[in-house]
Amino acid sequence: MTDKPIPRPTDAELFILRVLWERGPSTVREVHDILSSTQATGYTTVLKLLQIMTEKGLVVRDESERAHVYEARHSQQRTQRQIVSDLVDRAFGGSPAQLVMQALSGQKASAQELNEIRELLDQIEGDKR
Amino acid sequence: MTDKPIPRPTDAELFILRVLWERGPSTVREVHDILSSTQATGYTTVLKLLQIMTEKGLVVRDESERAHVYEARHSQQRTQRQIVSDLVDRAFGGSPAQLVMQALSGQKASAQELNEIRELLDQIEGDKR
DNA sequence: TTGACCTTACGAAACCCTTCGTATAAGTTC
DNA sequence: GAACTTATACGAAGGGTTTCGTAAGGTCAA
Repeated sequence: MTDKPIPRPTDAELFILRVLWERGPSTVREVHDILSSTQATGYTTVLKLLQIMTEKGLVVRDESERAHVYEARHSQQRTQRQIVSDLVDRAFGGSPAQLVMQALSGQKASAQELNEIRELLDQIEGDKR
Repeated sequence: MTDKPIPRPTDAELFILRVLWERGPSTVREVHDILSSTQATGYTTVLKLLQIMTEKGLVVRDESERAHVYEARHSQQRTQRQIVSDLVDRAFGGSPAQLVMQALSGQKASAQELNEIRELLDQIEGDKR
């Protein structure tokens, strides 16, 4: 019933999610170690963010050990899809194709990636028929 | 010289930009009339937002008439491209193709749109060769 | 000219995001 | 057990976003 919609992650939250997706379940220290190699981030800042993300339902916390272990609640794919869907609505009038055009023009994508997109197009059109 | 980077528009700002892109240069009243048909938005709220957007450089203001006329500073295309580029960096590890995949899967795009994407792919690969 | 109606400008409230200092408790070592 | 390290919890500051109330002045018709 009370399934609150998961909120769009903020910039800092997305940073942390990316670490969790890559590493899997992690402690605050582990996340902080990785983050602080790129960003100047305080330990308690990461802690606080993870606490807030737990409240929001973005991550799940395992408290069975002294150092709590955090895990992304939703897969990278699902989260990305939600973010994209949100952007399509907010900035592209609901047309995903418009977004795709902007993403492909002006940015570099490898030949292999382009082929994957082509295959995806085939697949979608195949379903349509 | 002093070309400050244009900031990423916020949600409310994007709403207003979409009106300006569609209508062209408009007064506060005109923007508000359109916005208030969908959203419950106060007149002075729109005014204040447009003032802030002017400071940020998101819009340009023509004060020659009593009712100032606001215009989007950058084209819809350029702004969209910037937003997408930003998202690719923040959520897709710099791979536009990853974003494209998410945008195309799970969302509906018309056959015609898919064809346009195909043509764009051809064009990109043509350049590569 | 006065009043109704419009405009912009200003400021403040409410809320969220991000950051971090400090307190407190739990293990570790000698 | 005392000193040290390491963990979580809490609260608050600083900044940005969004909202709107109110003030102040222009325009126009009766």
